[in-house]
Amino acid sequence: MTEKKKITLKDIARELGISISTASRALKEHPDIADDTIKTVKAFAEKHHYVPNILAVNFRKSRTYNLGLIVPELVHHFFSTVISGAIDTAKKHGYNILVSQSNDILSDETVACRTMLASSVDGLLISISNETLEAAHLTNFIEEGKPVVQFDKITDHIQSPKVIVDDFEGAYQAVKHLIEQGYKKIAHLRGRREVKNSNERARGYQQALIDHNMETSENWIKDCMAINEEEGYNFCKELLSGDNPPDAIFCITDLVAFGVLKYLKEEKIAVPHQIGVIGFSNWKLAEIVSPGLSSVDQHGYEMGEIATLKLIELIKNNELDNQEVIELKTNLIIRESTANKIEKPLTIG
Amino acid sequence: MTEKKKITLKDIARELGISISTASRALKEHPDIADDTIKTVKAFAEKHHYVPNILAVNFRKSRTYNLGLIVPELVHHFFSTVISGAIDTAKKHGYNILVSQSNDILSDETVACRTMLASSVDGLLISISNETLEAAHLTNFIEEGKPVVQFDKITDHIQSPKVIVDDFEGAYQAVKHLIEQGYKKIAHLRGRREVKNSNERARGYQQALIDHNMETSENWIKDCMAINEEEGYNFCKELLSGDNPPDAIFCITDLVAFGVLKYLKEEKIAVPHQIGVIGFSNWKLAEIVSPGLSSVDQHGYEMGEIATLKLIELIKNNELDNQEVIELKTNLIIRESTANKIEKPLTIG
DNA sequence: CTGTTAGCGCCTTCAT
DNA sequence: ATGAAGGCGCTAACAG
Repeated sequence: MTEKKKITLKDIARELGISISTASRALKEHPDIADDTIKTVKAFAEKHHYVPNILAVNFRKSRTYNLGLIVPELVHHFFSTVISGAIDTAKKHGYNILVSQSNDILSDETVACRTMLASSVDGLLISISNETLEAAHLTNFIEEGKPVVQFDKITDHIQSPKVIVDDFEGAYQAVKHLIEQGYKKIAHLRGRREVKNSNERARGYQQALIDHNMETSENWIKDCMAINEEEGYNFCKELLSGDNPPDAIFCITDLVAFGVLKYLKEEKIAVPHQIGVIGFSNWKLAEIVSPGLSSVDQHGYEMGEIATLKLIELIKNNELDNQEVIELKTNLIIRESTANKIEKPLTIG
Repeated sequence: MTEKKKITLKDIARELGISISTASRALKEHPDIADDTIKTVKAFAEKHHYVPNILAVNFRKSRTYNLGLIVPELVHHFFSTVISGAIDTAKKHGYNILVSQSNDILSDETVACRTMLASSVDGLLISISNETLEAAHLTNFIEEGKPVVQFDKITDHIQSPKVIVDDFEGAYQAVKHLIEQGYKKIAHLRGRREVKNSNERARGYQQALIDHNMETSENWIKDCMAINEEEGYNFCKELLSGDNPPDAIFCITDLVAFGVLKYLKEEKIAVPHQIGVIGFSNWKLAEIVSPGLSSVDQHGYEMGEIATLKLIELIKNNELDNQEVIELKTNLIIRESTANKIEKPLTIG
């Protein structure tokens, strides 16, 4: 192995018979330095592949150009999409992204935060876990002068900018769409009561029903805890075996909706003709399954972009008390699973 | 904002009337230091929330405890699973993971490598892009004394350990399974000719056919380029409209298989009774779709774990010439899409 | 057992 | 226009 020994400013200075500070300044084209000197130094640096020792620079400037990013789950279409947007944006601005996951466990999240802080990221992007009810581990960042930007799953226990999706409106539109398609008895498989997004979506669901004078029933609302396919499957079964069963189901997320679709398929209950189904998040597979699942797109990539831009801005301005809330609009994606229940089947979505 | 000013070794030394080096040594319980001193220093440090300045430590030791990780695509079930394993493992060993994506574009990959190198990761985990045919950007790492570990999509142009899946064997088992289920004319939607994994899978496909004296046909092999659902859809159509159409299709990856399933569903061709379909990678949705898609599991999480462990080991031992190949066995996951074609239909399809 | 010293590579006053 | 010097915080070799 030919390990190139890295050349330093000192080497340049020695070889060129100038001082280290001149070399340093020449490389950054400091106005005080003579053009000739600049040219010479730059040429020499180029020739010998001089690269500033980033560790020294970081040390000197106390910053790393690394941003921390914590999500509940990495293997998750929405979050990986956000991460993708964050990484691409960070790269454009000369930052790296350090990724970690909380597995929706508070202690894991706390550890991740500690690690991030210890490895000295310049700021933090976080979507909190379901268990996160207070935010001491987050205020730690602020106290160290490192800005935090929250996205999607947020808490109000910490002052920070927040990038979220208008969950209320997204849910409202989804349910309104079901109503317009002629569904009369709309159920909701909702998320946890402690999670803001879930509550907002449930609120949107309820408001849409009220605004359109639709029948409502407590029996049509089921609380998902694990938010997975199985729950969708089981709750669907439960809903349909009760008396006065619903004829449409709005699910907290696509994964739950897939479970619903699975049950319906097994029972040979026609979608969308007997029952309409709509999800939330617009997972990739929503367009792959048959029937295509209608869903509410959350613009994950843009969320990652915007949150990252915001964080970089805060870092540059050394802002720590920003509380701006950036709310992205959702986008209703209509596919077969909610096609007008009266009409004949559509071909596609 | 109450920005705590960070306390340093110097502060401890001054306050306690000892030297900086004693303070430093006491904190690491150096055997030379008196127990009393250690106790005093530790207590003081604790009380004042002393945290070593990681930037200074890194600078001093020329290492960051950060590992670079580059994949073609982040929003991809297999890769995000690998990343998940890598992150969890890294965390256990005190390392962070810096994630980047190449979008399967060589220039992006090169830039990502440069950035990683510039931000001074201690080592690199990489799954190369489809375009990567030589590896100058990778040997840069080795030249700087930073080990590289390749996984899944690899090149032999660089000496490094490689963690791969036995693509040949996985494909062989998949096709053997189809044969055992009674399928007679097995087609293969293969991947690109430049990509090693694709070739291995195609080789496994062919060998299985030969070993079992099965009919073969060049017309049953189609080259996917984009490796997406659409290609699956279109090639399936093409295969079935030719004369002597196949009665089973082995797909380079699940996504392509989903396209195949979509076409078959649209055409009301029964799966698995008229046609058997098997994928590769065992995406989450393989178990969600109906009929469930048989697939070959690649153990992504384990791959991430193992590659990361290997990299950490190389870093610790300062090994740069390791060429070990760690080959994981795949796991055939049988679902409805390949159920015996002779038996009566399952519940769904 | 503890202190002194030197230095990692870079940046930045301050002086000339 | 350039150089000298100090220091960021920590570690480690060398003295006592």
